[in-house]
Amino acid sequence: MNNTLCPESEISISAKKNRMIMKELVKGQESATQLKVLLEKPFGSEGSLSCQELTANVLRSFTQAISIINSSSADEVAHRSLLNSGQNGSPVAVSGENRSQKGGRGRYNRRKNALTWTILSCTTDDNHAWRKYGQKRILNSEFPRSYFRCSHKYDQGCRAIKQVQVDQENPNMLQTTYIGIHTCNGTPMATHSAIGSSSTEWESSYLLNFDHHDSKVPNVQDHHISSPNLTIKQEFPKEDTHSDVADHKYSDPNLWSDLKDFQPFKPTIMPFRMESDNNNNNNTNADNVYSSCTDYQRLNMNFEMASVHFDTDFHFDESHFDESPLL
DNA sequence: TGCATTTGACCCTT
DNA sequence: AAGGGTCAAATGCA
Repeated sequence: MNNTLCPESEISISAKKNRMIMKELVKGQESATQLKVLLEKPFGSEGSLSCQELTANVLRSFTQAISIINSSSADEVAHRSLLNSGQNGSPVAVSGENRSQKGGRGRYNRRKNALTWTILSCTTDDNHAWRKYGQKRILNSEFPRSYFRCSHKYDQGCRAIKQVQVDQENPNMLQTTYIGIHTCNGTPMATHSAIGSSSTEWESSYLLNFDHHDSKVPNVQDHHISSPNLTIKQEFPKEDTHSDVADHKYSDPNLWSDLKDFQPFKPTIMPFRMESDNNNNNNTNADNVYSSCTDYQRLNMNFEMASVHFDTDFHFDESHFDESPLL
């Protein structure tokens, strides 16, 4: 056998991460339960956390779990890359490595195996500093797509990027696709202080899709996995409350015009489904039941479903990743 | 003056 | 070949 890359340590790492994910999901479920109780009995619950705090906890748990999943998948991709490179002792050519050296301009550096996930949000804000490096008009799309890289690309070598585009179906919303995970300091989890202080921004985004394996940007309709996503302001620190619109100086005046008057909305939580369920079309009954629930029941269901999935189907084992075509 | 954004060119992927 | 992603010079702003 060729698999000599310390399988035992890999298993223990995966198991550890699995436990971390479970822990986060359970925490989130507990917070959602408390939230439900709080909303059913708004009086006489002195001493318990506020709705906002509980909701923030729920969102934080989702975000933490997603973050752990990301890092696990990244580890796996890196591991597989190592395995692939070991065939004859020489590294596998990196995309673009042996291609034109002509100045390097426009060189396509996008990582094919980079983790991607998309959120729909009212704001572009998150807890990272981004720098815009491009904007393109996209075919059949009314709105241009903006390209951002992590501000710490050069000082810390962080390779995270994101693409922001106004949602075609709902111009009040922004579709943000994150590609790659931050390796710089100052992750959202590292600075929780903003969570309690800003109660509207995190309310306004939720995860549309999460992709372990390739960098395809999912369609808006593909709500296979949905959950709230934490967003914290830091991106363009401005004092003006309209900074989201005015201070970004996007060249297309239509891009942000509708965002000036956006109303915070209560996120609709969609069922959490793992990718393995994508082809399952027998969800009609479950979906009907689900759609009749309150948002808070849905939230709880999400955590329960996520917990079950992680407990039974998703152990970060080899087989899960072997199903994916990795280069 | 230094940093961020804009924008057209270049190059990669499909 | 078309569309999309990235680069870097030009430009704007504090």
